[in-house]
Amino acid sequence: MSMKTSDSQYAECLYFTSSALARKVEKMANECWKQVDLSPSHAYLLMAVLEEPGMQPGNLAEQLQLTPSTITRLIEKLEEKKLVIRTTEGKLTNVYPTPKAKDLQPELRNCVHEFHTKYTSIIGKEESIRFVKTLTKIADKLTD
Amino acid sequence: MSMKTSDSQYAECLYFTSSALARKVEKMANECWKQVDLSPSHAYLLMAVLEEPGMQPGNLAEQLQLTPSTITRLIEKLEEKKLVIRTTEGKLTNVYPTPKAKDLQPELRNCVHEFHTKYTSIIGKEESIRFVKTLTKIADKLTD
DNA sequence: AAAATTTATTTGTACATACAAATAAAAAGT
DNA sequence: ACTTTTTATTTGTATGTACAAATAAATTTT
Repeated sequence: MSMKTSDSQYAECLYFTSSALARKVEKMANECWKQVDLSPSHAYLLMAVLEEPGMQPGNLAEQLQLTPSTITRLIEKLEEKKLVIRTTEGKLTNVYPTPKAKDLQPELRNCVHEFHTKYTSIIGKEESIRFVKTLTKIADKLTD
Repeated sequence: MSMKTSDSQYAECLYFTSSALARKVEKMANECWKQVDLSPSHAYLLMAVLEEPGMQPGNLAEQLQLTPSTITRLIEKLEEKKLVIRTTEGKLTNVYPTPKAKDLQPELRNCVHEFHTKYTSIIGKEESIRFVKTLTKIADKLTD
């Protein structure tokens, strides 16, 4: 049913291959984080806030490599779910995890682990490490 | 200003790195195809139809590794721009390029070339080839 | 001190993508 | 021949993301 990326006429184009891979990985990640009813992005934002309570949107944008506006949107949703609260003073905003978020932390860690195990078992232990390193290196080169 | 992927706390996670890369590549591709006022996806779909007039949505979905519903949406937009026409008979649909699309073909090829040149100059000739091959290989492994 | 610039965040809007359900036609089974 | 199942496509709806503009506060310049 589902076609291999290598069978496509566009298998040698970076746009095509990187987005095809990202979609596959995202789909896999979605399944893992479904059990906590969060998208991977929301989950990673939440984990960042749990590790550094009070973190500001700007820093979150850098950490997660997303635009500030996207961060605002992600926070809004987490706020609706009562997982974070925002306090604004002056032009700065701080984002804090709620007790509910803290309760969720073990489960979040479990999702990370599950996801990691899943792709490692498919790609291979050594190769996944190498691959992720390569991805990071190339992404860095593309940083303007 | 813009942070490197390797500086993120999540630089060792496949979800994070693959989506960060895809976003950067997509941004770069967007710039290239702006001159023909198309997103990369629309452009690739159009090129596929130009190379094989009458191609059906199902095959396009496979080639481009997108879902059928996404293909329908992309076609709708290209139809609005008078770049393709759809003819439906029975349960099958054929997508054909218009003369306007054919006129655009050289420019499209130019975009592909420009994009390719751009990322090759950043990543390096040999390394981009190797990298795209790796991406394809891993994407294939992730195919369910 | 007042004005101009820079910085941090949010809002309005648009877009690519997907899932689930709806159509509708073709193929297979009886 | 009629019913069931499968296949192809589209529609309704939702989501993550980004850009450009709007706020608004802090900093710098004059």
